[in-house]
Amino acid sequence: MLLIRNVMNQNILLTVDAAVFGYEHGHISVLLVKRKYAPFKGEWALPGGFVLENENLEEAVERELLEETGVKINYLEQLYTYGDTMRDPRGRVVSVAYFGLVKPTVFKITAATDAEQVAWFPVNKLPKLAFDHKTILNMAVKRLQGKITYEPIGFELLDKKFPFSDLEKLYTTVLGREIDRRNFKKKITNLKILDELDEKVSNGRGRPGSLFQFNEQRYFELKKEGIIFEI
Amino acid sequence: MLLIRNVMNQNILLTVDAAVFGYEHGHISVLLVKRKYAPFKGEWALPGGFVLENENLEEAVERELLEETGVKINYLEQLYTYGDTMRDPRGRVVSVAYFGLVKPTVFKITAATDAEQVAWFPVNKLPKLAFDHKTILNMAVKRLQGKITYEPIGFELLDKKFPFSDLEKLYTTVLGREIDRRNFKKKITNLKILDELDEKVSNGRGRPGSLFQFNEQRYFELKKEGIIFEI
DNA sequence: TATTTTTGTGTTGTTAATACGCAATGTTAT
DNA sequence: ATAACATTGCGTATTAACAACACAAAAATA
Repeated sequence: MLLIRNVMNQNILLTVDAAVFGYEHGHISVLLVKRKYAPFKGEWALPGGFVLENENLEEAVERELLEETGVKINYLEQLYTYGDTMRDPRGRVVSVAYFGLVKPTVFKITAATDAEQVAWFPVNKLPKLAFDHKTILNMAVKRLQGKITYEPIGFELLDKKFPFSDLEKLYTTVLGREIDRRNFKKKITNLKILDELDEKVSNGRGRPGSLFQFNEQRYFELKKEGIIFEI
Repeated sequence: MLLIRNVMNQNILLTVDAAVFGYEHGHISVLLVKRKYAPFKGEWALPGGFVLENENLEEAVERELLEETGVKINYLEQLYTYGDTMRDPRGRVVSVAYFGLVKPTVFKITAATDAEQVAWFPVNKLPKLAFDHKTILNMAVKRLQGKITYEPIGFELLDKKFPFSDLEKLYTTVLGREIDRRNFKKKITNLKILDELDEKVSNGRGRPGSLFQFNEQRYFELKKEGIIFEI
């Protein structure tokens, strides 16, 4: 490494940032941390930090998330790399942004601890964000809205077992528009990726509904056969 | 910058790589350069190189492309960032990969010059590639196949004026399957994004066909109205 | 016991996708 | 010249997907 550093004296630093979403009661929230040091001290920012020399990018994201927020992520994918020369006042810092989803259990635990430094913000009630994190977050929201229509990532935001109405409510929330409950159910059931359980659950008033469970195995089989998930 | 370097001594170098595609006569080709120095000296690789401290990532890609291959790119978008610790034998090098398209005019010029160091290879007749560039290229091909079905990027691979059969042939080539000529034409004409010109052109034998031209302005208007391009 | 709320299962009309047929217009072979 | 061939251009019938809507079933609540 010193070999290449001798030839190539490149003063660029590399970070990772994570836009992690959670869902509860008709609200999509994003995980933010309050910055302890300058620049943007005291402002809210996406969790993240410098990449270590001996770790892969995903490992860096998972480590920073755990260190800064205590969150163990269950879904993570690369979003985009932000490398504009002026995006960090300290100098040239390039950031590889990731897109993550957590289940309600993780969401609740995080919401209960560290309220001072770590918090979930509904995406429509965001504070001012440090750096270009608002830009990153905008792209992450679009990724969520886009991807949820052609890949079954919505289940990553729900408990393992969930009533069908929860899934429907999630989709209306993310997509920001009403969807016909009956046609939606037809689409999902035709895909045969949900197992209906014997358990029923009551949502306060109204008829109790069955609990469902996403069958990932079945999804992969159907994908191989060319059957595509689409909402 | 020295301030942050003093605190953060991060030995990671940043490069850009470009997977640039061209099209002619039913073949999708990718632009490769022969490496002059170790590692992988003499092997073929994607054009690219180290990012300079005072340039944005896109600027770095465009500069490297021009320097190494003489190609001025007309379509460029970010593909993915590759950051595995072992991807470069020299040490930790993270690469932001880009995806590019050039028109036949550019394609022909490049094919004529620098044949020793720079060449176009059909994607189904690739040589052994340096680093993890085969992985990058695989993703780039998938991006091309995916994106051509829901955004009108195919026109970036054709001349400004083209017979309809060229567009059809391009799609069969990229997607790797036959498409019904009549239904395909119906879809495209319904979108109203092509202007039919008075000029006709003969392809050797057979009935001469009209030349068409992509109307980008019209496409943006239709996009605003919610009409989506889909093949 | 009636009302309200939520779940579950249909049906119907409309639109888009698919699978073809065939004429029109040129070149090439005889 | 004329028949054979290749390619373009336009059309229709069938099929599958989508969207809009009605109503019954099962619970809580008044």
